[in-house]
Amino acid sequence: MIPPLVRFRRVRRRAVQSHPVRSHPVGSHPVRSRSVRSTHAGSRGRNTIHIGETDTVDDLHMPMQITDISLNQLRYFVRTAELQSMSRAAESLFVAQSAISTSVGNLERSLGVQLLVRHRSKGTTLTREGAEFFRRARAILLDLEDATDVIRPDALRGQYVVGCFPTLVPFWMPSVCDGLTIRHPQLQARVVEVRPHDIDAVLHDRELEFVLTYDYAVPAGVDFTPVATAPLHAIVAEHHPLANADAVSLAELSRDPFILLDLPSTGEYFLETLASVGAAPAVTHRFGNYEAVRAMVARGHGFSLLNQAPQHDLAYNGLGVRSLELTDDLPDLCIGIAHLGDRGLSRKARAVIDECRRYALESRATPITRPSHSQAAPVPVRAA
Amino acid sequence: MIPPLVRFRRVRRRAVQSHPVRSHPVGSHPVRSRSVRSTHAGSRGRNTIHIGETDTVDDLHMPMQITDISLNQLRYFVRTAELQSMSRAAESLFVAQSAISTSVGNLERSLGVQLLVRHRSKGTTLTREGAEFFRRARAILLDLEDATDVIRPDALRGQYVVGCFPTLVPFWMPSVCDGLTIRHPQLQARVVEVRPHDIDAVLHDRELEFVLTYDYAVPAGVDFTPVATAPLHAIVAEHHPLANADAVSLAELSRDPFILLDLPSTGEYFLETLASVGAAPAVTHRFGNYEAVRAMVARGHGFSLLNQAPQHDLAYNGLGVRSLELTDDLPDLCIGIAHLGDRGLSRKARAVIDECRRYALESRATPITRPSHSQAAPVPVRAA
DNA sequence: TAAAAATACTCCATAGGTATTTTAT
DNA sequence: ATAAAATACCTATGGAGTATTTTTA
Repeated sequence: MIPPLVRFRRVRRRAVQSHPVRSHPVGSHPVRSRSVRSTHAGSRGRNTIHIGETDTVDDLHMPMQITDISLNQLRYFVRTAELQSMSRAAESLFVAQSAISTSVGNLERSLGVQLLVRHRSKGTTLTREGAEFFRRARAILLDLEDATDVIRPDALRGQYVVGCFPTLVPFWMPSVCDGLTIRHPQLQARVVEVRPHDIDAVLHDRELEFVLTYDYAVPAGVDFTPVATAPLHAIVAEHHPLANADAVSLAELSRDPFILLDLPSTGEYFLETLASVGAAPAVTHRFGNYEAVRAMVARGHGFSLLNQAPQHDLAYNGLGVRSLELTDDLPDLCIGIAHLGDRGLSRKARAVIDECRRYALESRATPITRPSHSQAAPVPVRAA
Repeated sequence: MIPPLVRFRRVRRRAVQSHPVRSHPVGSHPVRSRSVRSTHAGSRGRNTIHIGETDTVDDLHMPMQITDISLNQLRYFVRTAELQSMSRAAESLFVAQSAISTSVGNLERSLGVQLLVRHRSKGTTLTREGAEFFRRARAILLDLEDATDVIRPDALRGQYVVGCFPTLVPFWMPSVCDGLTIRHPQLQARVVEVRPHDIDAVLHDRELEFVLTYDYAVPAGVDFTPVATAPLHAIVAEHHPLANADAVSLAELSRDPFILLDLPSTGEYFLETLASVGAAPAVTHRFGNYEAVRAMVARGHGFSLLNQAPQHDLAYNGLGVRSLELTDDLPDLCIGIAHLGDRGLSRKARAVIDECRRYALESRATPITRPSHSQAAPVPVRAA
């Protein structure tokens, strides 16, 4: 363990009487020090090597760097970068546009680096340095928010953006958001659909902390924590000869045409599954839309394979479908949390994931029981 | 990719005319909003589920949380926690004690959590929540500092604390600090000795980012990036019969008594090395001090084994010693950087490590040539 | 009693407001 | 011509100062 602290001692400089004249170039802002104790400014008390237990290092300048940056500057800059416009950032933050302009300007002056390129009437874009600083500043603001969340005993507040595989959204997210509303009434959750192709990017850019997704969509290098398995099942029209069978085989079904739910990587999965048991039905229709598939099946045009099912059997056209278990021995799809392991998840993230687990328990999905993701954090249920 | 942004819209509340009266309890600070645009406060626009590409979510409260915390509050709190005293923190930061007191008090009020326990005349200690917040707040401040370091093109400034294995300090650190002074005149480096036992703690508490150390001292779960190998060699008095031999075997030497440099885990290493070649010299003296060993050897009391050597052959007593290569086939000791892999190293850390590499090149140590640490991270070796 | 934290109150630096000007598209 | 950013100027908040009080070892 290191002695209590660094205890650097700064060489004080008399506060430059700040006339409205801005006499100093970037980097030599008058230091906010008022009292003066020692005046000798040892001309080179540079890298003091300090060994052992004594803990006082004298004659070191500038105890804490960059005292002239504020959290608001970071917020304003981050929002401007996100919206690519100071005016929109101002609107979104409910401050005057001039506040953003001067604030970001001051930030750039403090840093000595241009962060934004101003295209006068076409918003702003980030410079190279700006993009780097943007990522870090956003991370800092989020870290701060999580720091407060974690030590506060009560319910969560603020906003949170949840990433979710598109087809899972209508099944999982209403329940998840509902649970959040009950347990954290002050928390505003927003769900964005994340396609498999984008998972890697949104996680690495730290746009999202995690994405609820199927395991097969998890890119290499991304951690995956399973939450539930989604049993693959077939649907047929309610008047289909097999409609009242409890379970069928893919081989039997495959005499009929196949209506494919054709979404990125989902489509391939269904076809591969059929191929794996030697079934080769005629693929007569392909839809990127779940309800389109159900309606087509309900009209009696064939069967389909799905791994999410609503709690009723009606297609949009009012016709009925039947879900059938499969007798084939197929690996279930796994649904879970794709996330980067290097940084811990925020308390908000853990709260959302807890809701996902809760949904897994109450839904048809088969929950994967594991030590709760929010280990010691007891979920304080504060009834609204 | 997610649409430009969240664009939450806050329900504005008229700024409470803040008379000096503190009329509001914790948590309902008057919001710093002046202009009012929309007034209806949708009584429950709770968890808005938002799917797809459109990007405007209305009626969400509180666009960015905790607007009422400042970086200075974090700085003051962190320094107070480190020094366990508001007064000392005030002194160290060159502000009035009252500034610290009110600032920390406001921070606690904003958080609604007590961070510090005031023992009136005996400083402060952290509460449980305070300790958690302290770690995070310190990390945030360091992250911010690194964010500015990284985008600034110029030399580094500020302070940096370097952790180093005790016996390496006098060999490596003067050169490292000297190099830093040349390349980063504004950077104040401070070296602390870190004993093997403490490496794990200082890294995990994020007191230090890395420690320059021997590989054998690296605890499990800590990454290690080699920088140099330190060839084990023997020393004898300048009048020793073997003094002019170019190289000797441990067996030959072991007829003489052995003066052991006996430091935590270093001592065992020397003894194990002797045992590994079947040499069993009489251990007549043990010192925890490098120069004491040399002086004893210079007086002709026996030989010793070391793996760091100064550029001259004089012991403190003015007598000479001779370094001898060993003919035995022994594994060299590896010196390198112990660090946690989950978070990237700061620019300051990388600068210091570059200096370590530079020292390895110019010293007797055998540098391990790898792509510079400041670029693509070399593959860290995970200690067994 | 001494040392540290809290409090009272004063002051000014500055963030943020409004209004206006500048400048690319 | 328009939309966005910069600038000018003003106001008021709040952070930090000094001085004093409170409190516990």
